[in-house]
Amino acid sequence: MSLRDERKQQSRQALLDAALTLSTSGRSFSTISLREVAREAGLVPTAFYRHFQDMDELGADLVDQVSLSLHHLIKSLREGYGLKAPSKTRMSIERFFAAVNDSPLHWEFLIGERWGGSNIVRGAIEREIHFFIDDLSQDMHKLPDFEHVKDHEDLRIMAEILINLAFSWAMTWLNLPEEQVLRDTQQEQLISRTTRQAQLLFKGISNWQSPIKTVNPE
Amino acid sequence: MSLRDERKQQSRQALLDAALTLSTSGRSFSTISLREVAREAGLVPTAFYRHFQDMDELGADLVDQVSLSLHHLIKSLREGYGLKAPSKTRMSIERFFAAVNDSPLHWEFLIGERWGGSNIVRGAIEREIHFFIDDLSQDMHKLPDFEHVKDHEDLRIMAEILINLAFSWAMTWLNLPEEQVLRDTQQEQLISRTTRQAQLLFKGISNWQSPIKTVNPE
DNA sequence: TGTACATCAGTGAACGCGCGTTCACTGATGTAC
DNA sequence: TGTACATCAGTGAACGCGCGTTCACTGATGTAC
Repeated sequence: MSLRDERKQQSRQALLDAALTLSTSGRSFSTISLREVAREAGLVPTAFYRHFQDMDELGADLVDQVSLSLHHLIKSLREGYGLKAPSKTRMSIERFFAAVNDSPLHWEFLIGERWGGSNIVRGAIEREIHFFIDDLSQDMHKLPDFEHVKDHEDLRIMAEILINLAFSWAMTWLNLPEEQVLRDTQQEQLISRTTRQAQLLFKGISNWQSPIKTVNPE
Repeated sequence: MSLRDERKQQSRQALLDAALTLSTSGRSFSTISLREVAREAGLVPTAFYRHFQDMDELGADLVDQVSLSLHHLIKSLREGYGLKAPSKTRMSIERFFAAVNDSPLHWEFLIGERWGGSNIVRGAIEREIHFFIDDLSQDMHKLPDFEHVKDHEDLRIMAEILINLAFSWAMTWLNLPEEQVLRDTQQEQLISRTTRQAQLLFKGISNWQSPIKTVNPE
């Protein structure tokens, strides 16, 4: 890559970073302005157009970048499945919160904009969540813990439940107090609570019998 | 109430209605302007200040109004508990979607602004959700189906799971296609799916044993 | 390697626009006598 | 009941501001010879 291309790439990234920062500092993506983003990135407003046609295009690209955190999480969870651990559920939950800690702004963005004001961003996030559910339910299909579940569709439902819950957990996690000691104890409590919620779900599915599909739903 | 007071009340309501409509038409509360709201309500911008100090104050009042739908739902569910029905879970789910149908904008607003851009609105919604969880978990405590659950805290966790799921269900419900026949079949499918998700949860809690609380969580 | 030209990321002035907010006002409604 | 005054929801002009977008430009980097 030429020197010019490299610098262009840097500016582009600065714009994306600026948009992410501004979107997650108590505001939302659809309330920030093109000029604010450029200013935060250290550029003149007109330079914005060298990289994106408008804020919608930047938003779509931002979702792509931020979604990498979802893929990293899937990867981390996969590495965990193979390990021996006293509680696999708890370990997966810990890996989840570690992912949230790694890139808190990414999670805040995904959760906050999932039902947010920009149609483009909302659609892009919903698509990524769909992929995540696919991946997760396929992983579960391979795990011995779930091999008694015959209907693949049941695992999808389970994965859907899990990701919806996970988003609430992440938001609670991110809103924990700053102060060290308080934070540590509340983090531990939250991990316990969420582990319990997940175990409750798994207990459910382990006793689950797929209902016979009737021809006439009435 | 005097004639003047009545008319003032009408204008005030027109402003609240306008804000709700604008907030749920593909945009969000924090992206709509005071002038837009006044215009939509058929008032001059400056008249806004006769009713609210600023958009934040209107937002807080709007959350109060919209939250009535949550209270109505709790009431409707309570009436259902007593009835004889082939599937109580399915009936509760049906009552839930009926509530969403009754005031779709209210639900769209609550869900969209729960993690939205306005701090004031976000806080007010989180408070209402808290009340809802309290009510729901207390109701569950009284139901025979859950009397074997000893730890009240487990019911709270359950109620938390349920409301988070319910919000996703409502959003899916609201995004179903407009076309009548397609809509009818997909509504039926969604009711079946969500009933199944809920039953899966209840199976879980019916097999649930509260973990012994260790002194040292390590 | 050196030169002459092309490319193009970033600049800065300018535009028209909708915004939130102020202010002095109007005129219908309410109140005191 | 009628009159004189007070209240106050709604009006309309005006303000300064940040916005998105256009345009002609600059000057560093890239390319062809």
